[in-house]
Amino acid sequence: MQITREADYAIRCVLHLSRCKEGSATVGDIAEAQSIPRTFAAKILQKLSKAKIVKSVRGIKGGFRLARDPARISILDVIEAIQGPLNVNICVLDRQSCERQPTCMVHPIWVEIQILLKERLAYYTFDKFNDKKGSL
Amino acid sequence: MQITREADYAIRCVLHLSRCKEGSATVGDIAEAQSIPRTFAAKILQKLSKAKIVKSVRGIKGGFRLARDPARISILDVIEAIQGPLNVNICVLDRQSCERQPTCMVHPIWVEIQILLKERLAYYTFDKFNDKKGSL
DNA sequence: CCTTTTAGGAGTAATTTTATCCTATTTTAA
DNA sequence: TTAAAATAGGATAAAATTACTCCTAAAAGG
Ligand code: SF4
Ligand code: SF4
Repeated sequence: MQITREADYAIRCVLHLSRCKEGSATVGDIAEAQSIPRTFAAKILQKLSKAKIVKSVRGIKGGFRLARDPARISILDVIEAIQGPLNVNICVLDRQSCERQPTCMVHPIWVEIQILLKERLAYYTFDKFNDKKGSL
Repeated sequence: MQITREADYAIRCVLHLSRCKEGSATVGDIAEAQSIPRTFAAKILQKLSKAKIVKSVRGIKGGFRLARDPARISILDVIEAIQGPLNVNICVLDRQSCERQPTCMVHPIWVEIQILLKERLAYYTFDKFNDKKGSL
């Protein structure tokens, strides 16, 4: 029931890119500014790139930038890009994973909680961090 | 971001005890009826016993029964008895676990989500499963 | 072509999850 | 009193996941 370090790091990466002046940054910049192990940050940015959340530019003067407007990237998007689809219990996404699901009285509760959680995580988009005075 | 099998099993155990006619059952009964590995169920019931959610009776004719009214046992109680306090991100319960917390703009979101989640899980108490026609 | 930078796959150590096993200890019924 | 039935608790272990690192290739600019 806890978010992974990898997903937390990914959120930091996107937050960094959404707030940096130039609009783009290298792995090294991001990793250092956000206290993420460099090689791990590189892997995370690759995943975000595959999920079309960031875009990469190779070669000298390259780096990463957001693939779309911060207002159209949510915390949920980033988490699911890293961890795969959110699933608060095995039976929510794949009903066949539990033989007891058809008669289980707890199952609907997990479905409800998952919807609640996803709604809330989707509400927080990265434009909501821009006009505050906090640091990176 | 997923509940463990152990916690899911624990919920099944409490649900079983809250619904069984005699008011008490042995590890064997519970394990078989709820499709839980027998020795694992025993361990889980020990944890629930330590958390004062169930009470044990030793010796022949022994077994487990709920330690209090089902209306006073929530899904959250059971989960926390098994997994320890709910913590959606490392920084929520222990702020010092992340050096970035004092200036982090994401931190408050996790705090909010944790409250939301705990409220919902605490809402579902085991009396709410009793008047439905579903199986165990 | 040389440097800087990302791409991608393989590999690995640590931790957590998901259990099992064995040896008490308690209780009761024969 | 003794055997059977039940929980208590500690040790152990396989499997999966997490949290990374390493290495080589490929692209881009000067
Ligand atoms: S027992 Fe119910 S809640 Fe648990 S995994 Fe199966 S269907 Fe889901
Ligand atoms: S970076 Fe922010 S959200 Fe992530 S662990 Fe640290 S304080 Fe919490």
